[in-house]
Formats: sequence, C-alpha cells, structure tokens
Amino acid sequence: MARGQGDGETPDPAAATLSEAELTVVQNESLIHRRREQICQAALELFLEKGFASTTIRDICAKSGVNQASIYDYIANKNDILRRLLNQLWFNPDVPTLPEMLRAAPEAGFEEVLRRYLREAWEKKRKGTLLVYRSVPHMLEEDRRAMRVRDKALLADLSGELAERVGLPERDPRTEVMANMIIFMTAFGPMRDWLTRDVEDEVMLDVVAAGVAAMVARLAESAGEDG
Amino acid sequence: MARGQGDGETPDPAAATLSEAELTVVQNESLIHRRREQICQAALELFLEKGFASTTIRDICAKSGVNQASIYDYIANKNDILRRLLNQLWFNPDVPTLPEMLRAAPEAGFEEVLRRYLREAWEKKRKGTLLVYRSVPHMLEEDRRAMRVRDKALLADLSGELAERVGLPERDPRTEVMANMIIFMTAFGPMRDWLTRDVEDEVMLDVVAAGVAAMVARLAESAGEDG
DNA sequence: CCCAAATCCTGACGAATGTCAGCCCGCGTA
DNA sequence: TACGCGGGCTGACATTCGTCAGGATTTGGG
Repeated sequence: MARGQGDGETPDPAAATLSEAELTVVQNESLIHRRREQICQAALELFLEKGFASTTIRDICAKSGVNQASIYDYIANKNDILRRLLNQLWFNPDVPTLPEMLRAAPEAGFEEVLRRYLREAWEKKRKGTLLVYRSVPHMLEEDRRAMRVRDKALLADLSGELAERVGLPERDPRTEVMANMIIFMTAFGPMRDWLTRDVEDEVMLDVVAAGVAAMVARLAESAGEDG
Repeated sequence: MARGQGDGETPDPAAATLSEAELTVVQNESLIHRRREQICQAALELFLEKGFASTTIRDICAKSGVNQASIYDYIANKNDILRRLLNQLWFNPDVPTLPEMLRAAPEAGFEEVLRRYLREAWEKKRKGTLLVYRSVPHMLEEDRRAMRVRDKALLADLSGELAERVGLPERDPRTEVMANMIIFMTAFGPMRDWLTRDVEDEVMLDVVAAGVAAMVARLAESAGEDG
C-alpha cells in the first residue's frame, strides 16, 4: 500500500501557508476531511498539554480513535499534523488582522478597534497562539521561515497603519517596535491566563486595550517633540 | 555503583526553588560543581535550540564532553537538569525583581527604574525567560506548581508597589492585570528578538519603558475618574 | 447473495531513547 | 612496588518511538 509522498512539494518561499502533503490511498474526500478533523483536534489538545515532541502518534491515535496504521492514510507524518494545525489556526483563522480591522472601521477610535480585535483574537485564536509560541523549536526550518515571512508582513502592515496615527515614518524603528509590542500583546491573554483566570474577561480587555492605546499615544507625543 | 536516589525529597510546597536530587557517587565537591556547570550549560543551549523533549541525553553528553554513563554521577535524570537550570536562571538569578528595584530607588521615577530593570533582565535573564516559557509542558506537575507560586508572589509584590503609584487598591483586578502585563513585557525582548534584531537595544528599551509607563499612567488616570 | 473495491487494523520493523552494571585506569599512599 | 579507591567508560538493557506491509473486514453494486 503505497502511502503518501512525504513532505515539501511546493517550495514557494512566499507561500501564505505551509505545504500539506497529499495522500492517495483513501479516496472518499469527505471521509478524509472528517478523519483529519478528528486527528487534528486530538493532536492539538495533546500538543498544548504535553508539547509536540512528547506527544506520540500512539497518543493521538488513542485520543482520536483512529488506528495507528490508518492514520498514515490521512496525514503524512507527525510534522504534517503540526503544519495542518498551524495552517488552520495561524495562517487561516477566521479573525481579520488588526490592521485590516483598523482599515475596515476608520470611524472607530484606535482603542475601540483594539478592544474588538483582542476580544476576537483571545476567543478564537487562543489555542493557535499557544501552539505557535510553544512549537517553534519543533518546526522544520522551512516552516519556521514561512512563519517569519508571514509575521514580518503583518508587522509591516501594522507599522504602516500605526505610522499615520503616530506621525512617524513607517520604517522608523520606534514604529516597528510598537507594532511588535502590540502583536506580542495578542499573546498576553492566552499565555498568562493561568494567573488571570479569576479576572473577568472584560476587565482584562479594558485594561489591556486602554494600556496599549496609551502606549501608542505616548509614542505619538514623543514623535511630535523630536519631529 | 549505587547512583542517586531519584527525585523529590523535599516536598515543601512553598519552597522558593525546585528540589534538586542529591547524588552520592562522586565525592569531590568542586569536581561535581564543575561537571554540573558543563552539563547545564550544554543542556541549556540544546533545550533552547531543539526543545527539551527532543534533546537527548546523548546530545548533552556530546556537547558537554561528559560520558553517557558518568553523567548520572552528576545529575539524577534529564528532568533534574531542567530543574537545576530553572533554579539558576529563574529562581535565583542575580537580577533583583522589579518591585525590589522600585523600593531600592524611591527617588527615581517609575520609567527610569523600569528601563534599568528591563536592561538587566534582557541581558541576564534572556535565556531563562525563553526556557521557562517553552518548557512549561515538560515540567513535572509539582515543579509547575512551584513556578506558579513564585509567579503569584512576584505578581502580588508588584501589584502592591503599583497600587500606591496608581491610586487603586492592591487587590483591584485592574492593578493585578497591569502587574501581569508588566511581567509579561519582560518577556517581550527575548521572545520576539527574531524580529527586532536589527533594532538597537536602547531604542527598543526606550519604546518599551515609555510605553509601559504610559500604560500605568493611564490606569492611574482612569482610577482617579471612578475613585 | 457474491464479488471487487475501499477502508481498517494486526503485528511487526528498525531506530532511538533513558538509564546503568560493571569493568577499566591512574594516582596517591604505605 | 603493591594496593585501594575515586572517577571514567564500554557496552548493553528494556522500552518506546515513527512508520508501514499486508492480511482482514466492511461496503456497495449487480
């Protein structure tokens, strides 16, 4: 039974997603989709709980109910699972990026858009955020590169949006650091929720959004001084 | 050759550090110390590069020059190495905490102290920060608990210092979220340095310190309004 | 009810892992 | 020079890992 054909077929360096192996054994598309869903869901929970490297294929099979042999009819290997998860959760989430939201709602203030963004991101991208920050060392170098490309693009986009509001050139390092901080703040809720679980979500959101808005205002101020 | 006696001997739940196994085979204390240094140094670099779980004892031996058998005369097991690293880098670093520095320099402004703190933390605790955030899933539950205790204590301490400056009660959730954000920001430099490596350190420091100070000021402001 | 195609699963492979028993060597002392 | 002992090391153990060949089983059309 000749199974899949391994990893990277499309080495497009600017690809927006990670390449997923194609498998040819099972033919029923909807079955493939269903099984992959089971597998990825189980894998995600295990990766978050025990980390990528110490989650075994056997664990994933047990949790998802897919047989140890059959699993290779649906995914190419363990790393392929990680790639598919990152594609779903990081590269293609149903949450627009912050700069997109800023552009979509030009009438709303920065702080209000930020609040909406954080609310959505913390709700829908929580697991993806955790997975990304934790599994960087286990990604293939090629995939890490793709992630960095994506991250840099987002950073540039946000820097652009920010530059206008702050009155600094887009490529000013201070603008870039600020954009970086804001992106980092997206991970705040997910990564430190073990210590903030007894705080009401909306309170946390308010404090973070207000804080970040104040950071940005402060940068604008100091840009005005030396501009 | 009866080697060490495994893991947790001192189950003190409020212990300030993680318990390290005692080994009884090698007797020369300074030799033990020297070898442990080699081992931990090599392990740290490997853990950061490939992650804890996919670093093997053989890797560590190769990199540190210690024999595969002898290594168990100096450490109890792989997890013991992680514990020792966390003790060195996280529980006992030669960097005072932020609230300590605030208390030690009451004449200096918040922003200036913050800048000093971040400078030191990013220089001396960088690797520890990375190690902690990445190896949480591989720690024993007991150790994770100890970390959380420590983290909570730091959080409470910082909340206390902050409360005065902000005019909110120490236990106000907003104060706690703010303290949490500041602690999180300590990880900003290390965790996102792959994207900020071409930014000068001092610029980054300025932007972050100014930003955080602005966040705190903003919180004080809104506390004044509803106080 | 039968047969072929599609899907599932038993069982196993080679490689890698954490761990260590037990032998080895060299050095200081008698 | 002989001996004892602290420390190093070869080689191997039991286990677990990712992976899959190939037979068993189900499914659907005639």
